[in-house]
Amino acid sequence: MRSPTIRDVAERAGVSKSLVSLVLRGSQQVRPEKRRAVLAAVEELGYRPNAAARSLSERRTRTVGVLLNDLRNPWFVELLDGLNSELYASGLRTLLADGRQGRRLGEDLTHTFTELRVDGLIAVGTLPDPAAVRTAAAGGAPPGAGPPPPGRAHVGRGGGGPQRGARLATEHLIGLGHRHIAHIAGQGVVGELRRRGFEAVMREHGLSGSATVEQGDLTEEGGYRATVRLLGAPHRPTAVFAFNDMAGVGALSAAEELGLRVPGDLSLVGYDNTYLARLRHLWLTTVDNAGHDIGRRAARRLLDRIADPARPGEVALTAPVLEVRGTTAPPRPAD
Amino acid sequence: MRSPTIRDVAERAGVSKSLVSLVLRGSQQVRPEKRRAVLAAVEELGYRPNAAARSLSERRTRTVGVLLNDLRNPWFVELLDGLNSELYASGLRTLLADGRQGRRLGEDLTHTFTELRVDGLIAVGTLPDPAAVRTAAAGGAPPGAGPPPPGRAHVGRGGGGPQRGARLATEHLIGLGHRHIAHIAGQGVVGELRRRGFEAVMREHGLSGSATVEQGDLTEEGGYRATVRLLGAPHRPTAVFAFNDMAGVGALSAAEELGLRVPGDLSLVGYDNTYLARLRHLWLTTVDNAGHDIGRRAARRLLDRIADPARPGEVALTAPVLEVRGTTAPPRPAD
DNA sequence: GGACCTGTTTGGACCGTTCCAGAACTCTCC
DNA sequence: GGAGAGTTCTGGAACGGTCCAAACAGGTCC
Repeated sequence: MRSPTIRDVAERAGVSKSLVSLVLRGSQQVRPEKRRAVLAAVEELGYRPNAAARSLSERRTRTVGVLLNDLRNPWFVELLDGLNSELYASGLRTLLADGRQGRRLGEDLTHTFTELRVDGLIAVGTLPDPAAVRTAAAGGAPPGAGPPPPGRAHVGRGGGGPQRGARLATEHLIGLGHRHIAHIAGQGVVGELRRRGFEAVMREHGLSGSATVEQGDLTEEGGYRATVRLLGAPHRPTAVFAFNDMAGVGALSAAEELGLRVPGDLSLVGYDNTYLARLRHLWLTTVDNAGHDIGRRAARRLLDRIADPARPGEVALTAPVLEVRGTTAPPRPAD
Repeated sequence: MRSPTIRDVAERAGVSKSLVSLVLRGSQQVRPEKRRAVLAAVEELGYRPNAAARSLSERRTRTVGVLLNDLRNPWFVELLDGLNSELYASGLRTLLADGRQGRRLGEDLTHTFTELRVDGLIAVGTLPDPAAVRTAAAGGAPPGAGPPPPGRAHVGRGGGGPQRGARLATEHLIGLGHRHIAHIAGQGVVGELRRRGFEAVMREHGLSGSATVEQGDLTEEGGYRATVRLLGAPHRPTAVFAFNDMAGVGALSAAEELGLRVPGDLSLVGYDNTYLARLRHLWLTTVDNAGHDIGRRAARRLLDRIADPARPGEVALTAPVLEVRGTTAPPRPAD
């Protein structure tokens, strides 16, 4: 049994399919009486427009693709939330793809997006293959094959002002009196920026010599391992600034396992102010870079570019804020 | 600049559009020489098929909609993972909608799905409006307007065997010697089942009198509040079985705040074995109901029904397993 | 040489919309 | 009563694919 089409509705209402189309798109110039007839027919038949047919004809899909790095990271979910609220308000739907997962499956998600002809593309976080994203943003054509079609935009995780946040965290620790501070670094561009922010502040305070950087990844496990290495070293730090909350929680566990009290023996700062950090039982001092807000801004920027493709891809920065909770304190005087 | 169509490719390769279509769909009866010509043209033009046009003509979208309750719940994400891996292997793409969010936005997500003509629908968790889902599953037509079109299937969170898991948890606590046990209940059908499982076991052990049920929700906050109420009551329980890990963590925080040691003064069991429970710093005893696995099964069942719509909507149960960690112990002898 | 295969290739209809040019009404005004 | 100006309404051409029946090209066989 086929589902009803616009023609079925037209027939039932005794009008032409064009009129039905007009009614459905809310045109003002149709007589109320006919409008009612059409709407009644729609109701009776349980008609629902076919999105594929519509976007084929309209040459746009009212859909934007969101390429996410890892749905397990609460910060991304929060950003997604902000993104959605703004996009939905403009009648766009959101198509989600988990890059991490796509990679595992060997799928090229950007291909999927170009086949779907999404009206826009939002890439959040550091992605495995930025070049592929740019290609997709250029309309799926190989680089140089033409100007990017309207409305595609590549939005980096940007806006967080990663360096700024890293500075805040580091200055907080130094302000508490810590001298020997370690940083658990993340991967990708953002990881790089945050690390540089950390190092810059340490240098400015003449503490380069006692700044340690340990490579982690973005997971709890990575943070745990990195911290075990840090605390096992001869001259152990009194404070750790982790790339994100997940890593921060890993660090917390490592410290606890080694018999160190937090924040008594070791201060700890995370990043992102995810609900993890807010769990009363963890109560992690962290940097809040307002995921929801960033999502909203990114969406707005994309909308602007869809409206006016010529618009430059500006980068709006939000100011991160330090959220001081229970995992930071002055170092032991004995230290 | 329009993106190239199949006709552009045909022209460039010097063949008809039908031949291009054949090549792209991997037909065997095309001379290798022509195939090469077509593929070369595809490459040169950077051609990508248009999903909308394809699904309009094929009358299917190779897309299944997933209606999720809350992306912030790690268990759902895990399930999604399993779902995706199985669906992708069958060439289906997944369209995600966060029901919680949709509700907030006033959007009826099932409408979106019917407009998109998804080939299947997976509803996970307890949803705000089950009736709407069923309507969508019936092809968007109002109930009774016709037989459901092929391939729509409503898959409940099912498969978890919620009662079974609740039994495991409760029996574990009783086995440790606890008598006065409380349950923090969740909403919806699953919450109901889990609560009943808990109550049944308590009754079987003649402990109905000392079984307390406190309503929570599925969040940390809800678990926290419920626990504060429980522990503030005159005859406080020595063990708490929470509806899920999030609530469990809330309970943990509440206990700590009231000066109770876990598991010394209070034992605690969660549900779902999410990464939260696995965080070394929380190390929550919990019931594992294998989200990834359930996702895979649900996907497989949906695939079966797409292949053979007549197939009955069987419910496959997976056996939950208790994961004993650090939050459960025998009660204080003094108790 | 024609009938009859088999393996390739093709034109045209169709999927369900939107869009557009123009037809068909309805008023107003002289 | 007809010209002119709005309003409403309509048919047909897109949109970019798939599908199918029929055309075509070579062989093979009598």
